[in-house]
Amino acid sequence: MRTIRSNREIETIFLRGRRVAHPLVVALYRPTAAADGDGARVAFVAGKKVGGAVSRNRAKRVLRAAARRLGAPWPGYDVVLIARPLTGRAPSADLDAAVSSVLERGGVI
RNA sequence: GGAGUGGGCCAGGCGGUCGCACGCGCACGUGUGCGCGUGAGGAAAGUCCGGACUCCACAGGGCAGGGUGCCUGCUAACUGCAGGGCGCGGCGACGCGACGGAAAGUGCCACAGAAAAGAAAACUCUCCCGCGUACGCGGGAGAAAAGCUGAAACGGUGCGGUAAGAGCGCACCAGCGUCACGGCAACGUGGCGGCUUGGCAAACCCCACCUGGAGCAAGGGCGAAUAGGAGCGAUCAAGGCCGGCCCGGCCGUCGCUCGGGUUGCCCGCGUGAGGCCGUCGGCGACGGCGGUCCCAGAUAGAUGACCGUCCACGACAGAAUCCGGCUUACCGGCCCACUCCACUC
Repeated sequence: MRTIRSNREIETIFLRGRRVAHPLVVALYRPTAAADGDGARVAFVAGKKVGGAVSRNRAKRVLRAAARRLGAPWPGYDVVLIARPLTGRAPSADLDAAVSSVLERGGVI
């Protein structure tokens, strides 16, 4: 799956994107530029609140696995998935439900 | 068998499905597909020391500032390690210690206590004189032992000595100085001497030794560049300005040279003070020699997710330039050596 590689682009999504929250995950999304046909990308973010380096790595991996199961990247959107403190310890079924819930509410899928 | 000391090692295993990063090979549509291989730690952590490396600065020396502080080694180097010495703790194996100087100077030593540092004063003790029946009172002289306090009281114990006492004298012990012997040394052992000096230097300080600064976001390259700038040279042939004209100057034109900043990409970037095995030297840290292996390299940052299964139910925790240490965190398991206690033969 294609990921967003530049810090500046992620900041843009933080500023301009729309936000949908859930206790296990927060999604930020933004429609891709019309000229860019295959622009759909994903990014995974875990802040200091999530924990140390090990916890942050695990949260991002778990999110990445859930996104892959749900068919990421989603056409037409750049999506940033933000981990929360409980993300790394949640059962994968709960996490799948959480991610698809925020994406459906945002209209991404 | 129990209790303990020191050292070393490990950090869930196995199977299946899907997936990530890098390298190699093969395809084609040149960034994708397939296959194979490799892929976090003992602390990767804290960033506390020491180096390598890079850039800047620099004649040499000194001061200031900072660091270190028993001795001898090891090392690229160290605030590290090894061995030794001394002190303290433990029955012991063993552990802990910034462990130079307090007669160079300054300063501090709470509370208590007469006194916390050129030692003087008080209670007190002894003797003499006077008063007084006696207890005692007044004056003079001598003494600092004993008692009280405290973490610490101007050496300790004993004998002699004395009016009572005191290193006043002597013996032993502690400490100081000095000599001899052993040891490379720290230091130890013994002799002699005069009898004596509180503690604190992670208080200022003194002495000895070490010491430029910043850090991989170091530093370098590519590049948007027919942009824009600086210097040198040529030309003034065409043109503009100063001028009536020439010389000259400025602009212009052409050629050459040069540095600067920023998102992006590349290098730096992993063959190294390297790991393992053997052997030799050394008590050891470590070193020499030989063999063998190539063992993460990302850049929003790669090791994961799910299922099954087994068991003692899995701690602390994620490389970011590299290496040597220190310190801190940690569920537990295994191995080796040693100590103490109990029991059996």
